[in-house]
Amino acid sequence: MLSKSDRTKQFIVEKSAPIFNTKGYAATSMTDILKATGLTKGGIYGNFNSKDDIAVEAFDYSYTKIKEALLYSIKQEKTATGKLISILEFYHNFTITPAVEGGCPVLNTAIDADDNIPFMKQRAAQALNEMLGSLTYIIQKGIDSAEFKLTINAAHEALLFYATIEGGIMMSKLTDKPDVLNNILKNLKEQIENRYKA
Amino acid sequence: MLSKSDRTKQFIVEKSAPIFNTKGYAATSMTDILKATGLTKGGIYGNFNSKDDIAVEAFDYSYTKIKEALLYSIKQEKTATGKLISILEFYHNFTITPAVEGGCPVLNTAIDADDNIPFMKQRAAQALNEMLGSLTYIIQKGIDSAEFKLTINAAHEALLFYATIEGGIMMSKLTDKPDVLNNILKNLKEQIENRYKA
DNA sequence: CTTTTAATAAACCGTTCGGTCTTTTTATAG
DNA sequence: CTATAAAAAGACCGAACGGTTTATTAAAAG
Repeated sequence: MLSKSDRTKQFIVEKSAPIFNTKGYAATSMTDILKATGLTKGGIYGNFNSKDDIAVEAFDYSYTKIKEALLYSIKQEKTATGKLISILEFYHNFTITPAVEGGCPVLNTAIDADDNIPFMKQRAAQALNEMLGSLTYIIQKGIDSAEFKLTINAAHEALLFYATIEGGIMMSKLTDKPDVLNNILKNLKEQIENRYKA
Repeated sequence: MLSKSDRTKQFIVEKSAPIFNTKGYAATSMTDILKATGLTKGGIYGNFNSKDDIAVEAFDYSYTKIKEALLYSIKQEKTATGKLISILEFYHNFTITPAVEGGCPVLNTAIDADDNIPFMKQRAAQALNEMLGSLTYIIQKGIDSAEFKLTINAAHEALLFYATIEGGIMMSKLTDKPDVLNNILKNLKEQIENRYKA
């Protein structure tokens, strides 16, 4: 069984993760976290050394949540095409009902931490590499099994695929138009058919 | 001739724009701006009412700078293909030598202001619409002149095009790999040849 | 050159920031 | 049930925050 402090730590992370993911590191104050948790300074700093530590664990929490939801979707499908389409479906209406409040933590943290907060940037970069690795793996499997053309480059297509989705999320949120992302996803699906398939 | 205060205003905007674009709104302090300009509180608040006002004008400045550089590149070319490729070339190595310090202000402000700073979000959204409008216009011209297929949708392709570039910038900066973006740009160029061209 | 007005310097304001420390409360082990 | 240790409360800290105000300086008009 988890100790009291382990449960409190988990609780703090769960409550603060959406705040960090929505407002960003600098704009999230300890007071925000106190309000969200109902705890006081003692309760927070008894379990974490600093705001930085909470931010890091909050990112890991948000990212893991997205990752696991994605992996679940992917595992339902057997073919590379099916897996890629399940990813596109995962992001359908993502700006309305994101898997994590505030949207994609990789995108958010990338921009937020990029030039200022190295320890956060490093986490986000690691997460991105993981995502790209998985995507590349799926596409390469598709190539190896003759489902996709031999001429496509798995790693390059993974980059393109993920960049397009993340750019779409940004644009869709900014314009408050869910269909901006949905259109992009639809177009990506067509590209799987037209450019990937053998 | 510009008055002293007009010149000072311009000077403050020029010096603070890179800071806002790099660190974001919340992480940029008035002290940062004092240091960058060499001015004191009086010099700043004699010309601006608030940090917010500076942030708005700083965004406009950064965005206009990018826009004008892009428009210049585009105008050198006559064909739709040429114009699109000139955009891709504009973003080549963008993470190393961005037209504006800190990278794309639309992307940065979108993520930074999205959930928190409505007056900044509105500016970024307006800028994005302008960009998408120009892109759509170029592609539509390509369709109308039979340079591109009749079957492609100009607005949809503009969304896809810009989303991919912006996503690529984010990923490239995050991984510190300029080639991540360059690979994506190369792939987009191939798509102009293979998917757009009649 | 003088006067008037505009612009900047710099001290100052209340508030909020992240973080600490002591006290009190609550689990947990015996 | 009691002793002990862990956890949380809340007063407190100096520093930094955005912003104001008054005094001084510099520019512009006469």
